[in-house]
Amino acid sequence: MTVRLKDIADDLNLSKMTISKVLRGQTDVSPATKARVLQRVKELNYRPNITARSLRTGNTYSMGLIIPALSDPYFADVARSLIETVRGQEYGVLISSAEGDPDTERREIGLQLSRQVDALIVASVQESAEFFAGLGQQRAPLVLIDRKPPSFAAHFVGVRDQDIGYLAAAHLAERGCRKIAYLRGARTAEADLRWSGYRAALAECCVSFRPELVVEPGEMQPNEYRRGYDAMVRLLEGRIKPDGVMCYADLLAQGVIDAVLQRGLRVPADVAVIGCGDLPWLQQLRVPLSSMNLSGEEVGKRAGRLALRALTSKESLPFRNVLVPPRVVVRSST
Amino acid sequence: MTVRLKDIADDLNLSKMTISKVLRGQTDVSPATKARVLQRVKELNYRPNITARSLRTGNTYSMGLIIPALSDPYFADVARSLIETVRGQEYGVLISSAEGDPDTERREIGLQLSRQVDALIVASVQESAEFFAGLGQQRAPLVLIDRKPPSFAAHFVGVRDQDIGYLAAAHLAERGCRKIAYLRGARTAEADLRWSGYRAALAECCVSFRPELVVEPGEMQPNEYRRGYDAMVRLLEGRIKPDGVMCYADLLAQGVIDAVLQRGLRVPADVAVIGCGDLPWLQQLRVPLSSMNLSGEEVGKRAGRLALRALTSKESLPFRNVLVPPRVVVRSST
DNA sequence: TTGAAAGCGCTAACAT
DNA sequence: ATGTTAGCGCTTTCAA
Repeated sequence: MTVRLKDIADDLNLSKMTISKVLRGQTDVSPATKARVLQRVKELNYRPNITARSLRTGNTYSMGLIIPALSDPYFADVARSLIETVRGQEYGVLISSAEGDPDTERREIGLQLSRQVDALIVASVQESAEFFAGLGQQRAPLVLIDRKPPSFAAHFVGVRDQDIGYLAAAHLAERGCRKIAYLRGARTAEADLRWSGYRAALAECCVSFRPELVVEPGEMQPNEYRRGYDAMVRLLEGRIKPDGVMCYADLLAQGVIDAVLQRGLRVPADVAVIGCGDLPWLQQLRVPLSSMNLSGEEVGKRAGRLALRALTSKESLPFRNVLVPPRVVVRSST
Repeated sequence: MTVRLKDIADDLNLSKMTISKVLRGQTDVSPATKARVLQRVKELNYRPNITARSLRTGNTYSMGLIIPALSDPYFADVARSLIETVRGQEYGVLISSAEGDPDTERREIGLQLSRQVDALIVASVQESAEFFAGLGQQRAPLVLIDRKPPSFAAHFVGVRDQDIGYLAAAHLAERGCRKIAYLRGARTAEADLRWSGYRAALAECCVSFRPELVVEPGEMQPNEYRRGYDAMVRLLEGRIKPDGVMCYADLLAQGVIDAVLQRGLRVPADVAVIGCGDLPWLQQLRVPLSSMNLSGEEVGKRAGRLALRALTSKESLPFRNVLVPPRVVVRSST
């Protein structure tokens, strides 16, 4: 049924070794036999059994990627770019999703290791670093992306959170905004970094910080659009009306835009709005939305390179900590 | 470094075989040794080398899923549900994306086969059936999903396209709409089926068909939101004003809604709007959008079951053709 | 109840 | 330039 090296060998009255050599591009084979072999390989549509090869060689030429959610476009970017990056070195990528659940994540990682992936790239949803401490000892090098337990030492590739807040605020300031509101996200370490970037940009651009223009994440509003809309309505009723708004997420920003337009004001002439996440499908609506792109592509590329390096360097590579800058994507809303 | 069966065996003064038996739940092992083994296995955090196992047993307990695009939320649904479905039988899923390119798809399928997946589930972007004719002869059973070359015989799971048009139109008619417009998609076989469903529903609900309420896909407007907006503006300027609009895609629908609201009309009171695709992020905007959900979850589940059956049935299963119904998701826009 | 031998398909190391 | 041997980690088969 399935064609094996031996079948081709028997077929051509050669040994398995010769076929194997040809397929791996060894030079100690006569051009004539080489041609014969290649032809027959093609005719029979032979596919090497990677499983068997890796049992022998010890590496599968595959990496495992574990992401928090399959439907998150950001990680789709990361995955695409990772795949493309390592393909050049003949590596394949096994994608698993933790679906937001730490236990699922652990199980998927276990499965990947059972399948002998040569390296692991993980955007983890674990709360604790314990689990990874165990992983650090595994055969496969580990590259964390997007998030990392603070005190844990490992390779890491992520986005420079502070720059998100900084660049967005600076962009608005550059556009002439002087009263820049900020719709905050949940109280996480990352969110705090963005926030401090916002503060830094204001200071640097000589825009005064006004606490009444900062909106904390409401507790009980699960609908982000609505939250953005309501927040903006309140801001526009306030004493100081913003002329620029930065939002922790694109959906918030859409709500903000609609609130502004509904009041008869213009975007960006009266109020400029910038979102974060650069979600597809949300960018080409009423007012095409400027947004902070979190450089998933770059993260995937750097993670791939890092994994490749860890794989090829004999010595264990000292832990690298790569922070890529986010990008301001300017559209009509600013 | 990596723990093997032999390590545990030596450790406990047993043979590899005994360890292997315990791990596979064979009964011919004394409870005492079994306990000892399990304990040591846990302590050493042993993970069986699936690669080696499958070399011996001939199956890897993995399926390959090839989708057209990683960032398509529909296929994310399919993947999630497929993974969950086959997990119960201890199968894992390798996900690859063709990124819309037939050549990439072929290469990814080749890689998956090289990695010895036991079954292939493919949402193909191939134009011709030729390629699959070759695949049909492979060891791994093939299940096509979402799309299938018409004349090609294979297992297939997809959505009943005609019902998309039918259910959407019927839903609008039920809501009292009598002038139901249709914004068509590209001229594909699937689109034609949806269209014929629309026609059938109109006939059945005694709503007269009006050609001037049908908008063909414009050639040169790549922005779907804009296309929906413009189309609706034109419809509202026409002789017959629609009181219901069904759209080939959710983004079109968002454009339609904004056009309606801008004219001072209400959604759904004056014009009801329904989209198609049920894209996340696009559902909770100004007017939460009713949409046709294409049952990716169900498709994934059925494809998984079909693959499992093909894998377990000794005889080759006669080709099944499974068409799942789409679902109307009613929100505020209708 | 336990274990020895053989072999899955491939390749590293070493003959010829 | 071609082939032989051995073995990767596991499981099937059969013997003790």
